[in-house]
Amino acid sequence: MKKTQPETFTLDRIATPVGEVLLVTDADGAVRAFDFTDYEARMMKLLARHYGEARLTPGRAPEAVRSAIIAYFDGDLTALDGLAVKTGGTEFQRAVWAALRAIPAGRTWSYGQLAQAIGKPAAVRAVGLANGANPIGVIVPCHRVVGANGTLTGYAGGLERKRWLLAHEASQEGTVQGAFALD
Amino acid sequence: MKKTQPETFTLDRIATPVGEVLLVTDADGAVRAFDFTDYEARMMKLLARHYGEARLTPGRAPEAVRSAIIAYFDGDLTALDGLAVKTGGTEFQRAVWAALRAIPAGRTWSYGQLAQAIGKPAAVRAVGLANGANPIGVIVPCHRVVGANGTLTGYAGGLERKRWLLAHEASQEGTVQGAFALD
DNA sequence: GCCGTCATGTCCGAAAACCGCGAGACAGGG
DNA sequence: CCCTGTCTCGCGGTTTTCGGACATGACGGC
Repeated sequence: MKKTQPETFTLDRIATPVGEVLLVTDADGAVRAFDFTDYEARMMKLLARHYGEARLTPGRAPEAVRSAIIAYFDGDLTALDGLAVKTGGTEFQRAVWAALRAIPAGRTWSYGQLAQAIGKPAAVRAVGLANGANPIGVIVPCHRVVGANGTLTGYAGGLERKRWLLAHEASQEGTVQGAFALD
Repeated sequence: MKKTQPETFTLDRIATPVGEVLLVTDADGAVRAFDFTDYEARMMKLLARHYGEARLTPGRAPEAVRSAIIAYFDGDLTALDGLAVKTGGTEFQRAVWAALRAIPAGRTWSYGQLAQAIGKPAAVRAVGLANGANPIGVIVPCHRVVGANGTLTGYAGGLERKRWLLAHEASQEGTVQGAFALD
């Protein structure tokens, strides 16, 4: 009956050490969005851009997803690796976001390295932008990208959280590599 | 499975005295587009604009729609009045197109009259534009709008057809009113 | 070393161009 | 004087174009 039915997602909320997060999953259990509650507006905007008027119904995400997230914040840094994600966005953006998931916890890449990894070594700033437009924070680990000189540069959820996440991931791993090169 | 499925329409073709026409209907039998075959490109562009990548599958439109169109060209001028149509477009455009259907066969309005009818007497040229962007020719009778001085001014399907349609409609009615004020 | 410069993809807002008009000003011709 | 044809200009949505801002980094010049 409806034209291009708006496709409904589930909106869940989970408490973490760095604040409550919003978790959007689809009917297949794939994660569509993940962001901190205080940036809800931004998340909604991204959802609207990618899915146009998508409906969100408050509810509980699949247990597997919930527990993976909780486990991650609890110290199991690889818990998120298996989660299925699905995104809109341009081809370029999706390439960037896919590459992000290849960065292991405890390691950081520079924007330049990431640009090179997707075969566009000159598109460094564009990578930064795509990073900022990432609708699935933490799970797609855009926080693992830092400036070539080690500066944290920026984070959509606030630099404070970026710092916390990197510290959290570094504390468990033996190899830290540069994440704390700054004084 | 698919995200915001592209919504498929049926594309039919019907022969008329002024050339073959393309007829696009949706699952509910509502007309989504109607144009002459030689302006297929234009129609596709409008469909793409309004429905974004909508799929067209060749097939037969509902019998009621087909027979109404055939009846109209056969002389039953009110045959199209009952057909359901559905359009995209902006609010302004839809207002114009809705107003058009109120013009009875055999009568013509000026662009100014139409502008006044939708409550924007100054938006005369804009009405002309909206008229030209009408995705459902003939059924939404944009050909019944002429210049204030009786000139035919323009028609997306070619002035020749506009002339033919008006003559066709006038030949059955008693009141002609200006459609042939030109020599 | 510090600073300006440039490449790169995407979104967003502003500005301009586009017209299926019509009213008014004028110039000619009867 | 009246009528008519041509020209100019203002009108208002929609689409297109353009320019800027950015979660950077490599380079050349001082």
